[in-house]
This record gives sequence, structure tokens and C-alpha cells, in this order.
Amino acid sequence: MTPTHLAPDRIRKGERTRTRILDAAAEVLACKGYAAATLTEIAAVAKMQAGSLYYHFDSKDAIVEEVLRVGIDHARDAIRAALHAVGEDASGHDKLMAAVVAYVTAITIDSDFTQANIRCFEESPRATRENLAVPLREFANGWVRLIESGQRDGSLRNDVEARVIARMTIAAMNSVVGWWRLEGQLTIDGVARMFASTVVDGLANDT
Amino acid sequence: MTPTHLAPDRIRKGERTRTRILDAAAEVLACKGYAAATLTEIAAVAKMQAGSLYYHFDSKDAIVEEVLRVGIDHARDAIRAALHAVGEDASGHDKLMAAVVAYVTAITIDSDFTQANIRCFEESPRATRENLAVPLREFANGWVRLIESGQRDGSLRNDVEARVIARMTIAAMNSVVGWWRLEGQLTIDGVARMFASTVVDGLANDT
DNA sequence: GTCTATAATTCGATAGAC
DNA sequence: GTCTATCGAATTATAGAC
Repeated sequence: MTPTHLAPDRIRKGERTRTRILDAAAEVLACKGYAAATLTEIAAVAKMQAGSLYYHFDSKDAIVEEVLRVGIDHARDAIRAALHAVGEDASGHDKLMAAVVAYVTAITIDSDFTQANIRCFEESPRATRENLAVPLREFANGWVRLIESGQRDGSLRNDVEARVIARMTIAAMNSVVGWWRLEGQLTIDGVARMFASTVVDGLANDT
Repeated sequence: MTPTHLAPDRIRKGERTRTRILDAAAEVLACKGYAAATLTEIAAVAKMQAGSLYYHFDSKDAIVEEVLRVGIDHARDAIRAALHAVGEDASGHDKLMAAVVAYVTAITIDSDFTQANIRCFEESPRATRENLAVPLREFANGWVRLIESGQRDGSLRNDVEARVIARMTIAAMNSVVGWWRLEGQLTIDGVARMFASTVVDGLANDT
């Protein structure tokens, strides 16, 4: 349904406005949360009036859903790239390490989209959560498979359930956004490596 | 400022109603979040009309703040009791284990107050968060001290920052409420022990 | 495509009867 | 102490001019 009869720059103009709205929405959602993010403020950041948003989107929830969906996609892309870089033959241990560093880096340095997803998903309407259930489930399943592959090749212990470890690892990583700047004197790479090292190698002292 | 000139049963009546409102608010807040929790619904659960709430509280935020404060207190009490049970002379390793099991157990099977605190704190107004800053900071500091004591007595490794591990441990534990029922076939005690074992002993396979 | 103006709800909060 | 009734503010969404 691409309007090929229109001039190319006219197509780009419409797309650019749409992108500007999504960028603005991501920024406000990441900062204020779902309920406190008003269309008036989103429009202001996008340098528009609130009513104008409805030419590009059907509703507030349509905007929110697309922002969260992009956020999930960005995170998955970052992890995919890191796993590709570390190679297919790496151990599950090394793959998990690489994925943790990549994801923590992505959600702290990257766009507002991933942060909007982390902050707003639980608060968003039931319909929105249901529409995003598939990509979010695949995101979680990716971590489970990563841990299971390590359990199969013997680089990770197999007496704990991968599902449980995955859930808690995701929650711990997502929380980093909320405090790493406040704790002071912490680099994001340092936090990511400290975290990966603790989950993977544990907190106990072997000596 | 206790109204000692009133009959005892009259005092209890007022207190009971107040408690009923807080119980109702905790239930709705834990289930719906801050913004979606309306005074109409809280009042309905408490078997009242919305306007009647204002005889007992000054505002919605006053109700929310007290619910969250009670939630923090409940959690701290549960941890204190567990640490007392394990004894003053236990290693930092054993104390951390006991605290994790106690806290995860408390937030999953205890009252709605702790769950309301976990779910609504970030979403609540700035003034509410500031009013709760002290008890929440002490809650976090308790975990930091627990980990540091293990680092001092040699039962926990000391090449990672206790602040960082504490933050991530808290986030991971808080997340349990949101998924442990959905994952199926999991007992809360099993989750708590699996989690404590992973954080403390790590995911790596030593063999 | 964007604006202004406003309709339609919803919700927190208040007032006054009982 | 609780109820009913209602105010006032905020917000999503729509209508129509330009």
C-alpha cells in the first residue's frame, strides 16, 4: 500500500513526522511513565499541537504500543549483534556474558525506546500488553535458550531452572537504568561486567 | 494526642475503619498500580462511598503514602526476624541466604502492602517518593551492609561493589511477584532457594 | 497536514444533609 | 461518620477552518 504515485520527498516528509512523534513519545514515556505521559506534552516535544497527532495515529495507545514494540526490537537487535560477534562456537558461558553486557549497554546508552518499554509495559493497558505478548515472550525465550545452551555444554550448572534464572536476570538488568547514575563513580561497562561476573561466577568466595 | 476521653470501643471503631481503607487501598494498588487505582474502587472494596474516605484521609496521595510505608515496614520486619533466627554469629554468606529467602517469601505470600510498594513506588508522585526516601534508603542500606559483612568475614568475594550487587539483588527479588505463578510448577520456597543459591554460589560450573 | 476549539469522560476533592 | 450531589481540573478524542 505504499503510495508510489507520490513524489519521493513527500513520502519521506510524512514518515519523518511520524518518526518525530515516536521519538517524542519515547522520551516522555521513558521519563514520566504511561499514565503521566500526556498527549499535550508528547506533541509539545514533537513541536506540534495535541490534536495534530491524530492525523498520524488513531489513539494514544497506538502511539504507546509502537514505541514499546520498537524498544523491544532495539534490544533484541543489540543482543543478536553481540552474539554474532562472539561467534557460533562460543560456550554458553561466554554467550551469556556477551548478551548481558550488550543488553545492559543498550538500555542505558541507547534510545529512549528500550527505557520506555521497561518502564511502561506493566502500566500499559491490557490490550497493549496482549498485542506485545509475542515479541516479549520471544525476548524472554532467548535468554532461556542462552542459559540452556550453557547447561548443555557444561559451562553453566544445570541444577537450577533456566526459566527462573532468565526471569531474574532480566529484572536485574532492567533495574540498572534506574540507579546506575545515582550511585556515582560507576561506568556502565563496569556495571555490566560486574553483574555478568556475579550471575555467572557467583558471589561466594572459593578460597 | 490519643482521645482518651472517648469510650474505648469508639476509638477502636475509628481505627478499624481506617485499617479497612488501607487494606482496600493496598489490594487495589497492588493489582492496578497507582494511576489506575481510583478512589471509587478503593472505597467500593472498603464498602464505602468515595467521598467518605476524606473523613479519614486528606487525599489520595496520603492513603497511598501510608500503604507504601506499611509495605516497607512489613518487609523490613520479615528480614529482621529471619536474621534474628539465624543468629548474630552466622557468616555473611548464611545471613544473606536467610534474608533472601525471608524477603522473597514475604513479598509473595504476605499482605498486599509489600506488593503495592514494589509496584507503585516509581509511579507515585515526587512528593510521595521523597517522603519515603528515608525508610527506602535504609531498606537498601540493610542489603549493602549484609553483603559487606560477608565480604569482611571472607564468605563473599570482595572484588565487586556491594552497592551494585544489592541493587540488582533487590530488583531480581522484587520481580518474583510478577512471574512465579505464571511459570507453573514452582513453589515459592524453591524459587527463593534457587535464587539465593545462584546469586551466592553463581551459575558457573566448577567441575 | 496542522491548527483552534470543544465535546465527552473521568477523577480527585468539597459541601451539606442526615 | 457516611451519604449524595456536584464542582473543577485534566485528558483523550473529534470537528471543522485554513
